[in-house]
Amino acid sequence: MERDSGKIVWPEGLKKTKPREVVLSILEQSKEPLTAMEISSKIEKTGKSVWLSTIYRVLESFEEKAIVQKTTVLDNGMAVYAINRHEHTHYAVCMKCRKMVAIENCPMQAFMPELEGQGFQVTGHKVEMYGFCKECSVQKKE
Amino acid sequence: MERDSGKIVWPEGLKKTKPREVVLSILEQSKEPLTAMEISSKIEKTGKSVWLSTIYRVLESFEEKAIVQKTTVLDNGMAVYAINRHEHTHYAVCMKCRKMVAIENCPMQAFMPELEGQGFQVTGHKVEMYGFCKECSVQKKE
DNA sequence: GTGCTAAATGCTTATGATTCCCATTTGCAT
DNA sequence: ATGCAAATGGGAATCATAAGCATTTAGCAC
Repeated sequence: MERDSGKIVWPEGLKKTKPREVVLSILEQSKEPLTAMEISSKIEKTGKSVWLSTIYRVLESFEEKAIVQKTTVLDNGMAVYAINRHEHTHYAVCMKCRKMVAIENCPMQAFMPELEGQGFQVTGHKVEMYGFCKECSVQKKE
Repeated sequence: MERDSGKIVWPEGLKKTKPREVVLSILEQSKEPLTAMEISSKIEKTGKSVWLSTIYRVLESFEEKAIVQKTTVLDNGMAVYAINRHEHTHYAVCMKCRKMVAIENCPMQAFMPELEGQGFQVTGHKVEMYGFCKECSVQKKE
């Protein structure tokens, strides 16, 4: 059950290097957005080694080319990165286990007209819900 | 044209100290959410002096008592704080001048049923739009 | 394949927001 | 007024992220 028919197209102007390929493959395999450090430890597990500063640089270049999306999670302010699947996904974040659950649709378009009426030109948006996921919400009741 | 009929009620369990009163008054007077450092420099201008570490502590205690709301802005990951006016406000952030424009309504309720159907218990959410405010959007065209 | 050059990486060190620590001070209940 | 828990000043520590620089590598022309 492939989630995406087409592979990510390597963007123009970016050399195809080992660090970049490794980071991309980690992100492609992950269902959830990852922090730079999570990416780093996943790389370590494969026996390879890429320095953190390189990971940050790689992620930055990927973000510029719009093949990954950067988001900052609220309570700790850390940045997470996910492959841009052009599916316009938002997440619900569990306050206990930090799991991120994807939200399917996006009603944000409803906001645009109001803002653009005020002269604000909208170029992007971000939505995050938080609370407790199914598992943690059960635990809480015990 | 008072925005709120009732003053903020001082929360139980918090001593009424000078730093806390100053920070609260700054936040009450501000239409926009402020960073800790912005609060600090506004305090300096009044001739008073409160240390940054104290401001952070004050803000943390206010957040726990739910009289201020903390939000992390996307592109730089800095935290901003605003009085909780219980009006459920979201903001549009200008990418150029950093101004934050309030968004009036919130269509987020539309999301809740979907998530709660999946067993996710929603306790809060955050919405942020980015783009260019009226002034900056004009400048861009020049 | 060889050589070239700009771009990318390894590795280290800096930065900048936020937090922690602890001795001293202050609010407030009795 | 007294006592004590809570709060603050002052500074140093933390932690994610960025910057610096010498070395290596990808990708191109030949």
